Amino acid sequence: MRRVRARRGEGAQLREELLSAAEELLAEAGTEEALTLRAVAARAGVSTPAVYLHFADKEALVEAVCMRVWGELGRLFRDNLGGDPWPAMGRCARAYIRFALDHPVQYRVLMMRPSASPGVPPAAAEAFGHMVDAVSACMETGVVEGDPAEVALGLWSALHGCASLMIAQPSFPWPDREALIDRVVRVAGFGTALYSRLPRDLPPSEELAARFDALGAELAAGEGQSSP
Amino acid sequence: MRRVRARRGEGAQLREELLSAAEELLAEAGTEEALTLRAVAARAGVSTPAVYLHFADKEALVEAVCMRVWGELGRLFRDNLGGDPWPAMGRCARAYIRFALDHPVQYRVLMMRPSASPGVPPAAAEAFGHMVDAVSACMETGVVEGDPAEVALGLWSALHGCASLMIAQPSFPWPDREALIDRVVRVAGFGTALYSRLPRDLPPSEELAARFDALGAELAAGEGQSSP
DNA sequence: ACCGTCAGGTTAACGGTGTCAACCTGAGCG
DNA sequence: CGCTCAGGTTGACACCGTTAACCTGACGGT
Repeated sequence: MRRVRARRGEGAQLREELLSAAEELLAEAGTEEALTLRAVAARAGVSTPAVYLHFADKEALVEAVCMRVWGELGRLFRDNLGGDPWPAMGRCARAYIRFALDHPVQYRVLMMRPSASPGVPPAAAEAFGHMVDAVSACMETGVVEGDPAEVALGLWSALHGCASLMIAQPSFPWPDREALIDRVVRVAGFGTALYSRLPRDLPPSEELAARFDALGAELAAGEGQSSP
Repeated sequence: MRRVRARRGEGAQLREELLSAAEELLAEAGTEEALTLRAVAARAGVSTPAVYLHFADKEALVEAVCMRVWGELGRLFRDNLGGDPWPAMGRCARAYIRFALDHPVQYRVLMMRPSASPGVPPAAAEAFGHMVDAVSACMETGVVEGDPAEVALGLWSALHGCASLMIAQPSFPWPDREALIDRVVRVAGFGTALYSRLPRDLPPSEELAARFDALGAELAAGEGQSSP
């Protein structure tokens, strides 16, 4: 059980082992309460205070775990970019929600924890940058307008809302998971596309409904394969 | 400091005092870590294990606090219902986000905590029911279609995503708060209105952009006062 | 070949937490 | 008056994050 002491100059390798141990604990226990300094150290085969050789406190360890998760999310986005922009954004969005639902504990500590250190961490900025890229690409085709960062934040909000609500309140009357993902992605996309085009003061409800009906009917006439 | 012992048959009044103490602690400290059984008991002028006379464990106390918050949210919805449905839904949505941002700690323990007990708590169901009502009213005017509960869940997801992201990740490049609220509410509304009207397979991006442009131009011609 | 240094840990302890078993106490009844 | 039992209190336990003090053995210098 006891880990063999690292050789000189290789002390930093314990840091990685601690992080891996922490991720394993999270994944296995399914609760962040299982993420104890004592448990992490024990799993790494090391005494508890040894954690403090590489992390200032527990918060620093958790934040390091979060950076790893941000890295995974960023990689996920990068792999889904490319090709026709509108479907690419759809793929990114779907991948995001699926990641969140497949790794609920990691996602929870990532997003639902009061960020102690101020400023956007680099790994998070990179992941967010990829999402901004996806949105920017959509703008070049003309289907979405506005400030890319702002639109990306709005889309992120929608995705995060769906994912985190499903994770935190599983007992709500959720519809089928894939259907909901589909719905959220399309609602966010359509809404964003329309937002910048509509005037600030809208016509009364009946008028509005009629216009939406007209657009729907018109679009139903032509068919294609671009499905965000 | 010491609370006078309750008279016979009025032991339940300590329960309310404990809940109030817990809410005060949460609001004053601004961190859920301040919600300690010892601190709650001390503020209520009572010894720590006295909490166990009314709550099975700490989790039960926290859940009871959540029920109070759900109640406030439900009341907020109820007060904003009525009148023209589309603007009413907008008011509800704005009130929701403002409540979340004005009570970040309470909102965090409400929504970002793994719900221990299974099933939807009654207070939550009531609050959600009000939102379903708002959506249903919008459907009767014809501006939104689909299953009311499902649409309400989608709207809730959007609101929650915006609120919780702003709370949990304040260091992101957020735009002006009111502008963002406005954006999210309208995006969710427009997106939902369009979702059920558009075919599953969409035309290519340029075609899509042209149609959206046309709708925007057409709506810009008429002006009204209905602004969700 | 020896030795001192210091990176890479360990042991022991402290204060704070949730929780439980055991004990107390005094208001209200007969 | 005396009994009872609702409404608490005391004391203790295991576990948590965190710190100070100590150990140890691989390496560079001689």
